Amino acid sequence: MIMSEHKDFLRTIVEEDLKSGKYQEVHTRFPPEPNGFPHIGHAKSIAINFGIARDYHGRCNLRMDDTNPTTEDTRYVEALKDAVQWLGFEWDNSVRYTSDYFPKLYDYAVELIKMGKAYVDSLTEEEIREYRGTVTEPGRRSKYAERSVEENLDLFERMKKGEFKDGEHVLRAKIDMSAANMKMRDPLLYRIRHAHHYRAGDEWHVYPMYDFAHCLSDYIEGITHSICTLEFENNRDIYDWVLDELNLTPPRPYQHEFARLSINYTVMSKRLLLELVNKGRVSGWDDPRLPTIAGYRRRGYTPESILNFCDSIGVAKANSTVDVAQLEFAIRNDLNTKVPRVMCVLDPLKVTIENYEGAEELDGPYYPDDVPKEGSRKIPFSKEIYIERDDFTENPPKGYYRLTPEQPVRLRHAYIITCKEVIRDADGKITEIKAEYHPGSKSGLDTSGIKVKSAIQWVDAATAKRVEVRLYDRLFKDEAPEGLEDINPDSLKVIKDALIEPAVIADKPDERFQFERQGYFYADPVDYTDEVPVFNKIVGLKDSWSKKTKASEKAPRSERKPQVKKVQVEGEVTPMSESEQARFDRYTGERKLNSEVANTLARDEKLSAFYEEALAVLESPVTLANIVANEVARELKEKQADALKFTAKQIAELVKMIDDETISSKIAKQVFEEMAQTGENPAEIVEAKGLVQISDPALILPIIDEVIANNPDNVAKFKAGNTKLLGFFVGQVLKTTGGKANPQVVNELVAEKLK
RNA sequence: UGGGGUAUCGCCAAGCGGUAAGGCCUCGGUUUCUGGUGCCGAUAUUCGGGGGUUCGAAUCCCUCUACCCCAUCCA
Repeated sequence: MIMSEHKDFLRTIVEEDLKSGKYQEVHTRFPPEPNGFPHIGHAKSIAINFGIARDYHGRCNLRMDDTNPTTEDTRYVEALKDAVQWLGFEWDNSVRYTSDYFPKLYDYAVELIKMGKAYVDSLTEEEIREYRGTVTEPGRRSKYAERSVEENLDLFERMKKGEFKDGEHVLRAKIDMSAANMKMRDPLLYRIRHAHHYRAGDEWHVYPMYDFAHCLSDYIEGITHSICTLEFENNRDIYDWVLDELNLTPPRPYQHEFARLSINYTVMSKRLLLELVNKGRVSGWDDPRLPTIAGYRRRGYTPESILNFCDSIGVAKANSTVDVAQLEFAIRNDLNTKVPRVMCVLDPLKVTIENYEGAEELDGPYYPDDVPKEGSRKIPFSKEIYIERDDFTENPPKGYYRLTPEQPVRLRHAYIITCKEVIRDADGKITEIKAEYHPGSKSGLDTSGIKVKSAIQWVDAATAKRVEVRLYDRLFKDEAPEGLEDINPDSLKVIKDALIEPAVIADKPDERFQFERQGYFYADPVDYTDEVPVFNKIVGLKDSWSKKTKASEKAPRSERKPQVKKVQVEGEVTPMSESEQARFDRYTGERKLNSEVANTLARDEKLSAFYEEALAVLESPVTLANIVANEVARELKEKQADALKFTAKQIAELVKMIDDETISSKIAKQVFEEMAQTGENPAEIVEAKGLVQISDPALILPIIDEVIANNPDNVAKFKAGNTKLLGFFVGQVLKTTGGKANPQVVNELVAEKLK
């Protein structure tokens, strides 16, 4: 079980709900609409939903949210099922379909109508839009909302029977046409659709909307945690409304939202993906450049790598874009310990070894020493071989480790060679290298004493196999692509005549390989044949050499970061009303409050009333103001004044204890929390919990000594100049005294001790 | 513009009043018959800005700013 030390906020919620007994068992669901191919964003959702179920010994359903007959299709449900299975998860029971619940959903709708909470509206689509109002203006209710229950029942039934045309009527919830949340302005529950449903056939003429179907489907399946993406935050109110109004037998599910995944240099939107496929800019839904599950799969990504990636990016509520480098790390990291290393030459340059005659077979282990796997193959070797064109140059840049006229190089698993002559064609292009090998330098038996800077891959000319290699680059040239115009024209490069060592083709030791010094490759599951083997590049190896050379080609990137201090535009502050201004003046004047606290109090009717009430009891304007403006304000943000558990008088009592130093301000916060919860008197709380502060140095000193003795490292750090560690020591002392030590005294004493 | 969200390193992301976790990227060094891997090390005096409360603030309060979502008979 991958249970990282810090769990995400969803797992925190689940744990609390399990602990509190809200649910006996966690039950999640992955509920895609089968209207497109799943992409890596779905993988994140799958990893979250199935992962939580797995981690907390619960269950997870796979449900096709198929309420829109015009967009959905069986081929997508197959792709969805496939994706979940490929990622290694098993759904609870069989696949669920919202369409299976259509009868139940219909009954729930009837119930709502009978309760007078839903009505058939006969406005046109345009009218409905118009009546909805705007974000700043309230909407207005349709006159059809006045229809009787009987009429609504009759109409809805006839809608179901197919008596009306598309768009003639809709069923709406009767909520609030002036709700600030636009989604709550009498949301549509059902619409008429004379369409063939890929699964329900032609039986239905009304189809439920997402907002009605989803919450109830969750409820029907016994889902506990309904996890969806951020854009549904506004829909949560309807989710709760429907389930609450229907008086369902508890327990019921609750919705929680997380940020959807985005990755740079690619797109995740269904619309763009579809456009890419339909316009033939990619070869299909499984094009290896696509961020679809099918695409990654065909490219050669492993399910483990995708899952590890999902795990590494975390779950939060901030919209963010993950660097594709993080995904690439996940696949490299996975494949590094799994796949055999072989040699393949993508851009062959012929090398003739003039002093070598005959042929031999060399042993080559498939895995390097740091990979704990066994296996090896025979590598044929003879006079004529091919090396990578990049691995030879006559004008080596500084730091070049490969073959040059002056610099010998090792042929991996074979011999060291030295360049003797460079052959060119009429255009000056190098066509061949004449070389000599060092007989005593055979791999593993090297007695030559020659030091080389690197070992390069090669293939034997006589036995190498010709293969097709497809190199993929990012599909978009723009980091945050907006459309097809941002496409990278060079995202696919096909090499028809790469050469590979024969064992790869003949023995097929695996389907994924590391082509040494180049990257990870995957035998294409579709186009690979024995006649024309095809390999997809999954990802390149990290390449610090090309990075170095490219960096030096570019301008000497001198500029550190500009480190401009962020300038923030100050917005306009709403001016105070006359009465607020009067209060403000009074507070800063006779009460001697600082302007910030005075401002907070003066601008808030509830706060200032509370403050003045407390002030009538205790003449301690400043401390009182601080508590009210900071602590009480927090409580009053959510609640009405009369919903508070504590009174102004009690706050005054609390402040009195602070003023006479019975308790520290730290303890006062603790006491306040307690008061807000229980409404108990502060004195009683202090009494009951023994919170009176300890200011006597004789009592504090021994504790300080103990803390100092227990943290020699930090004492050293502090003495070395890390003064913020003072807070650490104070914190430790406070912790051992249960917060009761007088922090000011502790501060002084600790500072003294550590001097 | 009303409502709902979100801001912590180049990119993700912990953190819930007491020493700013971790991963990716980057940069050094080291090992290496892969310029891979591994190993070792560096990289936020500061948490969107400004104030306030506190002995002590990324965490509490006030305020400003930026970005995302909502006015489909889509989900």
